Amino acid sequence: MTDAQSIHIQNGGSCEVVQSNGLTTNGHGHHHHHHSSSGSSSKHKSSSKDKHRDKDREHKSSSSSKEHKSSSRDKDRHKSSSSSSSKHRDKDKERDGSSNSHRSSSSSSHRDKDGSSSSSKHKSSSSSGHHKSSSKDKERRDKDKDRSSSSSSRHKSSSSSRDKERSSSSHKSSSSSSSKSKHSSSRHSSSSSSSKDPPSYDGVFVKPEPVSQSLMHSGPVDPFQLQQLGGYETAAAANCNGNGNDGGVNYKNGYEESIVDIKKEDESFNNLSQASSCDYSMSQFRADEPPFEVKHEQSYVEEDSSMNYIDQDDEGEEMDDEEDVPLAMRKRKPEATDRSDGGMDDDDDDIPLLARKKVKKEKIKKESKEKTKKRVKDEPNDDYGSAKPKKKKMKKEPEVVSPTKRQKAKVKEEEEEVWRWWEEEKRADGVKWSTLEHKGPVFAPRYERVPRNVRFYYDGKPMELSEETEEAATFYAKMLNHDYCTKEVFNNNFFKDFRKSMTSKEREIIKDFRKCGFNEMFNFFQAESEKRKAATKEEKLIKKNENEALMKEFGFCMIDGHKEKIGNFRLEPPGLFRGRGEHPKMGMIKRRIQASDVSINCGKESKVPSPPPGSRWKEVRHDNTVTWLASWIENVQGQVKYIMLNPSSKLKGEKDHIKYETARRLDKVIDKIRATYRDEWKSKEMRVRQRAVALYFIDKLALRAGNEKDEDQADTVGCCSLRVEHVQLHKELNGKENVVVFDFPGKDSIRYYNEVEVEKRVFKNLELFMEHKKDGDDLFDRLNTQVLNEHLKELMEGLTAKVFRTYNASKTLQSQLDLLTDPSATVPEKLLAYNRANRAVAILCNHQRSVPKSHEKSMENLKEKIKAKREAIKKCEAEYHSRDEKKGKQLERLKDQLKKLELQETDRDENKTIALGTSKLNYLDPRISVAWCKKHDVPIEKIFNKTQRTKFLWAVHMADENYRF
DNA sequence: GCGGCAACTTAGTACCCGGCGA
DNA sequence: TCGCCGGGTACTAAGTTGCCGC
Repeated sequence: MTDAQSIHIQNGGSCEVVQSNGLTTNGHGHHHHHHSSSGSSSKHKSSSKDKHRDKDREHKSSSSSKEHKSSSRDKDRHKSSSSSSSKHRDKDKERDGSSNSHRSSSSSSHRDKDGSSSSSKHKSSSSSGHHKSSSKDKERRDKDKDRSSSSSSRHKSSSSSRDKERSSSSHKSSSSSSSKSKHSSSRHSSSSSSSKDPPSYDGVFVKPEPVSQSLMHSGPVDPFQLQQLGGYETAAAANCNGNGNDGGVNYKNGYEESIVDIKKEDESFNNLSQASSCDYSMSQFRADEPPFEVKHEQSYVEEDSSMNYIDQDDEGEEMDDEEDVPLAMRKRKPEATDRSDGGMDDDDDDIPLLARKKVKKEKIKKESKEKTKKRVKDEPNDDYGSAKPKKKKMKKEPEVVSPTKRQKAKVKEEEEEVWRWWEEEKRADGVKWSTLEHKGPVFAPRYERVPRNVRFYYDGKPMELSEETEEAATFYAKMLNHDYCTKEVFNNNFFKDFRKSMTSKEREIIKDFRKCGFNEMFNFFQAESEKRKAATKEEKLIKKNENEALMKEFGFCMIDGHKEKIGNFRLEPPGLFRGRGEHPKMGMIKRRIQASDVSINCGKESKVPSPPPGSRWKEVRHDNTVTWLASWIENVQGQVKYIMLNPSSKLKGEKDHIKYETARRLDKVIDKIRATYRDEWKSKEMRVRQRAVALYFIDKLALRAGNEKDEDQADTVGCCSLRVEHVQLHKELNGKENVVVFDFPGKDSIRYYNEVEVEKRVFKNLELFMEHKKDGDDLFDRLNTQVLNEHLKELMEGLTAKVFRTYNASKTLQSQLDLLTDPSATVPEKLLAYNRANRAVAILCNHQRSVPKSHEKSMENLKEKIKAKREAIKKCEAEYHSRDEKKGKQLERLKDQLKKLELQETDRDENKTIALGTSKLNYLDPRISVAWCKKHDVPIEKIFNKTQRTKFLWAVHMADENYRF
């Protein structure tokens, strides 16, 4: 099966498919499984926080489990979850048994090894097991150096299980709590998994297909493109066939069918050249590309065909020169550092680069203490004004043509403000502005006490609270009907902070969260909200005007002589921290920001904004090398927050433009880069191989880089931070060979699930990387984002991991548009094509959204409308026997309308779980869209709303219809 | 050289508000 | 005119990356 195929499948990713693996595909199953795994508490986790999390997890799992039968594996994990740490080992064993089959099926021998050695492992772990990171590395080193003793990673068991826990919990959270509908609700298409039967979109948003270059092995072929070929072509047909229930089916089909055939997967490495028979014109690869010289010379020890595990093993050893050591040892636990290092010889290289353990809490504390110490930069602003570029302002806005006069007037109005910075020369020196003046941020409104008859209850009795305590109580009360309030971590964190805000007397009384009654307050806020909604027009107008006045005064700044919109001119109001996924800090109180917390940045010559009467800013600086206007340190995570400009501003737009130009430069060298990393899969150095495989994933699957994270953040991962538990290897799966199943919580704890057919060499490398590792161990233990980005910088100036996402997204849009747009189609049809191209990107980037609550209903409505329209047509047709021209026209009109409705239906359903906005806003070179509109006579307003048009004004002006990414 | 901070981009969700149909 | 729906916007969390100072 081809990659393309696999893509589809994934997209549709039906539960069945997964189940066939032994995994439940649906979101619940997923949680479940993670869940249970989490149960195995490692020794590390003794903190109450962890305990809470565990509890939380358990809780969740039980609630979510009803929906799906968990697979046997799930069950195993589940079981284990309840076990105490002492059972943990058994659990591990169990898991090894049950899950190994998922994992590299071909490497059973390793598994066995693992299993057999596990006991000894554990033993050793008792001495050093706590120090996960170091021991991990050491183990690996040992392993590498001492191949024969192979049972390296066992010590890690404790740490790894802990990691596992974390990961599982986050998964769970993503599906069960925050993103409820996302992973669940799936309608499982019948799917039995044939590749042709991708899972439906619904519900389980299975990660979209890897839209990328699966064909790498076949030489210069862009898998991406290939996969996309045919994209939605057959969608229309699919629509007709698609079973009505399963909206996803249509999409699937559309995607699948055409794509599937396009690439013939050519598995053997030996056949690389053959595969290159692909149509290069559609590919990112160029046939005439000169070979890229591989940076590190080396005789490849192994030949493609000869590469087998044992060989690799050997190689691995051989490879182990000093540098070839796991960076990894990511300390997930602070204690890890004290591990005693047994026999491990500490090569310098063996120092875990990644083992950066930040103890943020301390940081935060320190922060507040050192506030005063903050640098007060007084920028040498001698050059203010000197570097000021010439500006041509206010030219007429040609592109945004609106049909109505009113709109035209509006456009003109907007235009007046336009600063055509893209026609000016760029400043090269890192100076962001010459003059900057603004009014400072808007503070959150003061707390107003609730009416006296709205009371807090404790132990069933009303209780008067001090103002601060009451305010904290209202934070919680306002969220009482939110999912968050069902989470133990949230409640515990809140209660801890709630008590901090109390007077000693109150603290004396209020000791049990369960006895707190917020209902009256909750009802009050509900009523207030109703009242607001029910306000009269006049009242609403007054409010609106007030808002506008505020916006007028504080919402803009003057920068280099131009008025620019500020993005967020209001300081974040106090409230409860809503971390996503299983965030250990969710529920903590975000405190109110005072002027004394806020740093102001403005031009030296400008008027300094005035703080509220009686207060002072924390600091006023004049730093023209940064773009922010105000900043403060948020108390929950200790991060700096900023007030910056709106995306329509020059500063943002210029950056955006540069970003896409960098991506376009990548296009010029991508073939070489791909050739290089493919070569590096054979490297003698483990470090290099890992880097190459990781880069392959980043390129092929548009994975994020994957920085290390702290203990006090949700456990999410990206490419470099993937752990063994996040991938499963299948020699064969659903008719595909060398399949890697990715299943991990990504950014925002959004689940990434993808079954990807990879090249054999990648597959074997992965087996090697995973050898002797536990679930919680790092897959790429010799790699981190810094290392990767440093390498990338050598390949191309300005290249970083995230450029690949931008590049592949834009490239996909371009190719999909080429493919899907029928020049003779109507505008609505073209729009569907555009949305589908956009959707392909969103799928690639895994941009999900929860199914809108109203989705089902709105689909029903739409169906009703369609039905009605069909009837009208029928009726009209019946009356149309005479050659009545009028009737004929009416009939035509009706048919048109029907078609529109049907297109709308398809579009909406396909979009159910996919968020198009994110990619449109952040990854797609807007010039592609602009050019497409110009070329196909589609009004730009049809694809960019007003905000987007403002943000991309530069692109509207820059691109003509011939623009190519 | 590495750890941590700072700066900035990317992300999903909550909610507002305007338009449209009944 | 009213109520609903859905797009758009506001909000802020969560990423990535660069760089500085120890």
